[in-house]
Amino acid sequence: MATMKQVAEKAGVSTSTVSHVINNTRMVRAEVRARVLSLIDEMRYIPSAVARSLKNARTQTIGIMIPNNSNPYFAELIQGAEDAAFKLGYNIILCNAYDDARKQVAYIRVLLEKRIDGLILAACGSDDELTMLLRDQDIPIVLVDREVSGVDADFVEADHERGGYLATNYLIGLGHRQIACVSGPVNLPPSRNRVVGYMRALKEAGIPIRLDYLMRSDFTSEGGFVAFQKLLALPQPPSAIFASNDLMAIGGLCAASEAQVRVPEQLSVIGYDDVALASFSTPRLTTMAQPKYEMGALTARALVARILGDHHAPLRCEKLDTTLVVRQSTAPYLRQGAAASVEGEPFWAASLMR
Amino acid sequence: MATMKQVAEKAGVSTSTVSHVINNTRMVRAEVRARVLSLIDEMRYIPSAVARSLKNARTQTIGIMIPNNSNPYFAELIQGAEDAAFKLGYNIILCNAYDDARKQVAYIRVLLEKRIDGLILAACGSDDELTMLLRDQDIPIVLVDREVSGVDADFVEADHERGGYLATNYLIGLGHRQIACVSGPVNLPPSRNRVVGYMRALKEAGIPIRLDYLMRSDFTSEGGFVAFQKLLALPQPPSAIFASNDLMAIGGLCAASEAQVRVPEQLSVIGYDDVALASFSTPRLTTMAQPKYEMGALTARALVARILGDHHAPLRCEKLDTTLVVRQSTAPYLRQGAAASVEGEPFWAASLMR
DNA sequence: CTGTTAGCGCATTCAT
DNA sequence: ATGAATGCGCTAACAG
Repeated sequence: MATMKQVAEKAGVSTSTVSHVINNTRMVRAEVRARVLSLIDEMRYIPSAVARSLKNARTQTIGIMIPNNSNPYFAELIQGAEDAAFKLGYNIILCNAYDDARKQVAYIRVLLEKRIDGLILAACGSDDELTMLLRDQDIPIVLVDREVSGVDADFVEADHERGGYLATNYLIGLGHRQIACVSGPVNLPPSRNRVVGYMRALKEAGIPIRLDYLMRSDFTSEGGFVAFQKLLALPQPPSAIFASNDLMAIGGLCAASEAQVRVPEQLSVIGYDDVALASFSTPRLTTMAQPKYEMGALTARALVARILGDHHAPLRCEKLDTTLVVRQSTAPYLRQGAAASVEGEPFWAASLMR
Repeated sequence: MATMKQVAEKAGVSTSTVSHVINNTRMVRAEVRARVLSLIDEMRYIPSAVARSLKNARTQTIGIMIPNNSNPYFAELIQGAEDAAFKLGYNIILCNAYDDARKQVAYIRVLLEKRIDGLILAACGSDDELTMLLRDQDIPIVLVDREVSGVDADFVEADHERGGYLATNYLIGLGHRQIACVSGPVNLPPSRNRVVGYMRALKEAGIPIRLDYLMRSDFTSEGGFVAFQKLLALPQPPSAIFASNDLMAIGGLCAASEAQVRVPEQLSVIGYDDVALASFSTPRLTTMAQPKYEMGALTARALVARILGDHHAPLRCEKLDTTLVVRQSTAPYLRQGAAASVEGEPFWAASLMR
């Protein structure tokens, strides 16, 4: 691999001159410039960002640490971040913690070694080790989606409480009163806040909160499937379910279908996230849309701003709104809910009976 | 940020010694070693991979260039690669071409500047620029899923032709004879090969190939939705459809449902990929499973092997097999297919009629 | 307009 | 068992 020195020698100039033609950082006689350029091309010279970084103390690289990219939610977030970062001249090193806090710390250490210019962190759990590690390095950090106690950093999040509230309220407005909630992991604030919003909506509507309508799950389709099964097997099953993410909602749709419960006729289902496939589930999923791509882009831009600017400017906290997307998995409350269904009985029979 | 030199000074030893305790690369008196270690901890010293890379000419970093990570297929592939690479001591820099060949070249250049030790490439289109760029740098490359003409590199792929053949054959075995195919982009070999397999199966079974049963689409749910709509609106609609990826199949399921065509009773649908959500579509999708995670892991391992070993060893080409996963979207051919359906007529009525 | 020089932070060879 | 010295490839004063 050719080096700048070799190019310089062959061109009969100093490395300094070569450097300057590459970076356009001072005047070079047109003739010389052309010669150098053509030599660079001919010799297939590619500057070493490694050497440059050592000199500049900047790598033009951003680390992005996420809990698990198998969740399409994060995939979209990453896309937004990656896109925005690239436009600003930064590359992304992607790290996937696979929901393992220990792996997360190990990864962040590696990122620090690689001297990333900044870190985008969607943390999976926060142990002391993480807090310590982050606090001691004065590298710019932007937290997304998940706050980390003890880490001072900008924070970009969606308003989960409001999202949960809005979703539930929509169901209430449809006439439902037996509304269940399938939550994600209880230790995740975003997950918890959605449930808080759900409860607030219920309370405001004067609907008592039933504990048997509150299912804990795990943000996976499989988990949603199981949770819906349990809910539908209740002596008095709900007429509507707020699934706190789309993956669980889609798993739930599957459970409903297999239990011969028709959505939305017998059961209304609302999801959360508005993942790409939500538009094509059967039926198409009504859901709360988070601006995932925008969140990613906003996060990256905020990080770059901090990298370029004051590392110690006052912290910012962006709270983005979540909007209702009505599709086909929700309908007005008309009958007794799933309890009215008889196994194998075709839906329209039930609808004739009303 | 502390440097090795500072640690050395504070410890009253040379940088050489500090370096050796960090890397365990020669004997150091236990006492000194302990002192250095505790100082490293105390000073929050983190070695600079940048400086180390400049010295070693190795970055322990692998670039991975994919067409578009919004396709869950690639998300899983990346996961496998990322996992395997990390275990071998390598990090991944992820680059997303967003299906833009120009962006792809720009990215690869940046990766080359960053002196990645190797490249995993799932190419989106191959122009001359790409070929040139890659050919001139003697950096190890492993191609996944998509071959690039003119680039000599190991190649990991699934057997798409066989997958298409097996999928179609399964449908034929079920008694179907009116089998349509929704293809992906025709310029992509993997996409094309699945169709080739489809045709071979048809031919072997003595079923004539109908051009109106061959829909071109684009590997997106939206595209699948539209393609299925057209197919179902045909004067003589198919009784089974082979969608050449799951995203399109799921979009198609949605189209069928909205056209009141019941799957699998009136229409059998088989997908391709076995994406995570395929298990939870309504009905659960029968599909050809590609070993995505394993492919990613295999690719990463092959690349590392080449980085560590002979850059010019004979090229290897791994062709992984694709297996049928039978779920609920396919059923034996019994009636006339979708043509027999009358709008709004419940399915069981038709089944009584046979 | 151009060249010389001095590091950036580390690994490593050669001494001791 | 340890240190001194060198250079990886580049940028940026500084000096013409």
